[in-house]
Formats: sequence, C-alpha cells, structure tokens
Amino acid sequence: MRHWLFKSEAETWSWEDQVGKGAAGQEWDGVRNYQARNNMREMKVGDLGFFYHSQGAKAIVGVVEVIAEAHPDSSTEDPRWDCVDIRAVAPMPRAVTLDACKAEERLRDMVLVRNSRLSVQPVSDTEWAVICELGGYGG
DNA sequence: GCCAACGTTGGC
DNA sequence: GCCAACGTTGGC
Repeated sequence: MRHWLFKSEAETWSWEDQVGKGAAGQEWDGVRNYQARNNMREMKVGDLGFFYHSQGAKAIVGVVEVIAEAHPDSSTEDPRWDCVDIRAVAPMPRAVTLDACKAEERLRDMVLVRNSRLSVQPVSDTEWAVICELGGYGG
C-alpha cells in the first residue's frame, strides 16, 4: 500500500467538511496540475493519505482513505483532469504542523518540506511512520 | 498583503 | 522546441 498527502485550504474544503461526508466520502476534485493528477492516477482503493490544511493552520490534521480510483473530475468538462474519492478515517490526535515537519531531520526530503506547492503528494513509508509518531496516531 | 517559486501558455 | 510572460499557490 502506498501513502499520500492531500492538501486543502481550510476555508475551501476543511477536515471538518471531509468528516461530514462520512463513509460515502468525497471526490477530490478541482486539481489542475499534472503532477498532482498523475499521483492520483497511481492511487489504489485502500491507500491511506494525510489531510493537510494549507494557509491558516498549516498542519496535517487527519488520515483519509482512497475509496475510488481515478475517474473523470466532475467539476470540469475538460477530459484531461481525473480525481479519486476519499473518506475521512480518523483525526490526528495531535496535528502535525509544517514547522514540526521542517524541524524533523527524518522529514528533510519530504515533498511537503521541499515543494510545498504540489497539492497531491506521495509520502514514503518512512515519512508516514514518522508523522504518525509525531501526531500520536495509531499507537 | 507581499513575493518567491513554480507551472502553464503562447509567440517566435 | 525554446523561453518570456503570465497566473497561481502558499509560506511568511
């Protein structure tokens, strides 16, 4: 299983909005960037991802699961853009801030630290484990 | 609100 | 196919 990171402005689509969609989940639409789209095309049902709030809080606040693989983005007629569906799994017991990621030596090569503009990012197994540790998630 | 970094677009 | 111009993102 692979791991990912989904970035969203809290004012546009927040963790609370995502949780509100429950098990039915929500299309991760609106992505208009090839790298981000390509990442979504590689996702499989059951893959897990972090939910990151950009701008205000700048922190990883929850864990999500991919529940539908890439399909056409219903928010556009443009056939270039695909997206997956995700559902909220659980909140991070402690939000892991961008500052905390930057301060953590083991996360020095993380995409979030190196290229903060990419909206859908891959997360390595090591990075996943470190962030779960920092966030007090899963044990 | 500013601006650096990045991606995309379009003229040549 | 190069590259300058432009728009957008997101940290600060």
